[in-house]
Amino acid sequence: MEEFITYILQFGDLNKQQIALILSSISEIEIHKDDYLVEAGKPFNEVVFIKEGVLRIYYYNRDGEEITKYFADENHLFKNPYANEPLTEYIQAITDCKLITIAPKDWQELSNTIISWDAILNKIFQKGLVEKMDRRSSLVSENATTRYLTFLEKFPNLVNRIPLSYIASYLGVTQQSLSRIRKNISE
Amino acid sequence: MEEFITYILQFGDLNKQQIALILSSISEIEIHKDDYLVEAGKPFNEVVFIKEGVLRIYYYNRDGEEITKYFADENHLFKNPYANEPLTEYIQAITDCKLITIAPKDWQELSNTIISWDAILNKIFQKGLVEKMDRRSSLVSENATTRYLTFLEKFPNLVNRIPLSYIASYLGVTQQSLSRIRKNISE
DNA sequence: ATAACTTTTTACCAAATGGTAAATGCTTCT
DNA sequence: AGAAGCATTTACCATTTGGTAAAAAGTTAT
Repeated sequence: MEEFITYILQFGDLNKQQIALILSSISEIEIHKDDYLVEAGKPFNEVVFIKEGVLRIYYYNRDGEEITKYFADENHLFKNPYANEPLTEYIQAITDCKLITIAPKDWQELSNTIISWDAILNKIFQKGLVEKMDRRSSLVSENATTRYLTFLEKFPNLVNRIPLSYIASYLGVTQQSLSRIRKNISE
Repeated sequence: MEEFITYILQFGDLNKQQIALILSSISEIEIHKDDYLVEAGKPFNEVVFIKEGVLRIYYYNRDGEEITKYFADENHLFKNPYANEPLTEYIQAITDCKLITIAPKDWQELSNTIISWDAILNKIFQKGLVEKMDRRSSLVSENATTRYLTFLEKFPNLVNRIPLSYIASYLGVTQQSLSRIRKNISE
């Protein structure tokens, strides 16, 4: 069965008819490493599920530095948090990705047809947000070494798949500091 | 009109009958500076609206340090992000507070009776989460001085109402550093 | 294989932040 | 007013992190 359905079923029940409707409403796209799923300033109203690959969400701060806000890997569902407003961040594939997308009008139809749709999906989005919040939050109060170790725990299969500069930008340290930290740890 | 209703009406429409039902479902409580609304390990299934005052949400990290995760002031609605699980954080009043609470069974009734209730309230919770995430997130990539200045912008009327130690713990710096920063800024 | 290019590491020094401890300032209670 | 208790500031030094630049390692194209 489609991974997306398996994922949703973790959060609520659906009957066969409902599942069929969902499957007929989704489309699958592939994007390549370094391509953008969306760029800041553009509308983004699809809902996206990551079947395979890793995306990063980043923005530029006042000094023009890239700030990686979070990584999203397999089995994550996300959408524009400010619905109907243009995105303020860049969403980039950092590995080749297979994504499932649901267009706004299909989403609307699912919402109208499947009684529990909104309840289930809201649960998923809220859980995702709380998790992102907690991960990001814990970075504030830790030193750089601890942050890197935590990153390795939370994203165990990312460190060898993506450039270190992205990790440094996620952790809020310079690439040089991260390199030094990696050296210290390996000793 | 009750502040709570005014707040909700920003996010969706309600008729007089619905408003009356809501008003009959809420209760108001007062808690004093330094008292706890909830402590870690206890259940917390009420939904709470802050009518007056400031709460802080904090936890202890591995080293036993208090980490203030965020401040919640007037006109904020919040609930346990992990519904039905015991809270992992402490919620403390840092000024005298007037709070509105809705008990789980009343919430359920509102949800069953008012068609748009879940949609409106989910919108509010998601917006709140995204905002907290963004605030917390921006702390990671900034130096301590910038973080403090941002704090002053985001919470303009907090700095004189609460102990600096809480602010330091929110910003992820020691109290001594914060004191030094405040001195530099004032010069 | 070589050259060109990008990523990562290293080095050096400056700046920022932390840790310990003491001094000062501010409240509260009697 | 004075004492006790807490909050905040200051000082000193150690440690961590940043900034600039160069070297080394890894990748890609020809």
